[in-house]
Amino acid sequence: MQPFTRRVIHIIQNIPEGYVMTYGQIAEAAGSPRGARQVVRILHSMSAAHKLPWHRVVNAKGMIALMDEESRFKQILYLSSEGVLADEEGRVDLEQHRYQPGEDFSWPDEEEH
DNA sequence: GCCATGGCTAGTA
DNA sequence: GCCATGGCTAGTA
Repeated sequence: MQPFTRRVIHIIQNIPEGYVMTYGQIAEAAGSPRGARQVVRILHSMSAAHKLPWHRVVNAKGMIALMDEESRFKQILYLSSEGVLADEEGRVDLEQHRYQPGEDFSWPDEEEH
């Protein structure tokens, strides 16, 4: 696994309950400000294997980005169970729920697989 | 080639 | 609604 991929996974795993991050935010935090689509790709292909809280990731407008009805419903359900409510459009309040990793944020050790 | 983006513009109301 | 974006993988040479 490449360093960028490893960092993205680590960041997503550390989004606390009740918060969300955007694709672009995660890409930037992982060191690649224009890598939002990679974050998409990683979420799409690695969420299950790494047990990622994929539902805590939304697009830059705060919208649920999934098109599939079932996944969409599931994401809204998971979020609401954590206190993050989506409106009819599928938008959450970023002002209130956006997570910013603090300065105490630590990267995993390299030896960690 | 994939992909669950993002940011900007054209064009409508 | 258009289109530039990019790290990675699959698949070919």
